[in-house]
Amino acid sequence: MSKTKQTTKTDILKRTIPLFAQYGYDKVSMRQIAEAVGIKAASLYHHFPDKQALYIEALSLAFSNHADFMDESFVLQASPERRLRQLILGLCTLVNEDPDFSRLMQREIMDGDEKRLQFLADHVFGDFFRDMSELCLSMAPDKDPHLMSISVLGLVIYHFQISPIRFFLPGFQDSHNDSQVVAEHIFSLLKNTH
Amino acid sequence: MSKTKQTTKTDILKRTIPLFAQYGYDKVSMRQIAEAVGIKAASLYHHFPDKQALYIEALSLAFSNHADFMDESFVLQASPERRLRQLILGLCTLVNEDPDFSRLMQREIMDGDEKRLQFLADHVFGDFFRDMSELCLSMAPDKDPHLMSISVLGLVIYHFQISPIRFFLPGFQDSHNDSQVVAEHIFSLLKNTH
DNA sequence: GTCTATAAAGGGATAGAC
DNA sequence: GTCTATCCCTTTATAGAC
Repeated sequence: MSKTKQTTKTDILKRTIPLFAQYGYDKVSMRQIAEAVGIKAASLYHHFPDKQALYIEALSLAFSNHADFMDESFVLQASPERRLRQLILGLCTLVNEDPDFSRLMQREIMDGDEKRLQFLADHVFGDFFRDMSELCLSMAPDKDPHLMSISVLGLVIYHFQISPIRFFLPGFQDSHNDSQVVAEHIFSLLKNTH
Repeated sequence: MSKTKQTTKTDILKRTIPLFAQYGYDKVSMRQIAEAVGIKAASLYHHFPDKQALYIEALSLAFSNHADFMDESFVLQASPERRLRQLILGLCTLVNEDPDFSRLMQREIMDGDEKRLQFLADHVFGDFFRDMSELCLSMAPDKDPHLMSISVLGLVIYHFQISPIRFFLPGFQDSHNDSQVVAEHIFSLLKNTH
């Protein structure tokens, strides 16, 4: 059994996801990726035809990691109110504890081309968003479920998205970074909606 | 009176803002900026010491364009509810009609260093955010005004931020891109908060 | 599967003429 | 204030040995 380092595609992708998430596609060089993996840049081309392909696969892996959460957020049988509460907490936790995922998503929405966005909408978020819209409809039948779903996402995602500057804004407290505190705030803001 | 083209710093900055906003700092080259302005790249260095400085000044100009809105959003004397309604509509209109400003802001929050973020928080948004927090406090005295302000911003900004993918999500309608429709939705969502 | 070496292109920036 | 010409560096990507 040889001890030669046999890097797999997945090894590379796992090391690469945080780099793309933190710095963005352009600021990450093939050399930098290679260094993080522990090989030379040229060797990357044995696994991927080019940088774009590497990026796309990293993206797919980062997103597939969370398919479970999205599928399972709606299985539990409970009142709409309890389900919404649970969903918000789950979202807060996800977004708060996996910044890589959130940042990749944000970068894609900003800079992704139409084809990739359509793919994301159809195959990554489609079902999740549909379930969410149904939940919103049962919570607030007089409101546009699409707009409501966006609002819920916005309340959660934007809060953590602007964490870097939130710290400097008047009234900041440490507890504002806590998933549970934020989730409770957002839920209390939505539950009175009629 | 000579007809020689005498490009001013401001001319350059105005042409540059949309480029940085759309593509981001790295994807915009000095040659590309020069072409947009109508001069050669070397000439840019007569006006700015380097690319960073050009970017910072473009940023400042893009943000100063909206200082007025932020200062004036709270002058009118009316009930808190009417003031909130007006603020939300103003924000929606601003974010919807000047995508450059929103995108630059978003990019800064993602990739800006601590020093620049502190500057933004102190000198661009500080007073605005403080006024907003007071308004939130008078609307919902039992809620954390900092969290409430972030929530209002998130409801507005996130909605337009994800416009590129919103189009592909179930339930999308053209009216969801209309400032007034969105503002009304957000206000109706907040006005019942106790 | 990984390496060294290198090609080819594009980037930021400077020098000096006009 | 703008130009041409050029330097120097980094980047992506390929070729071919091991």
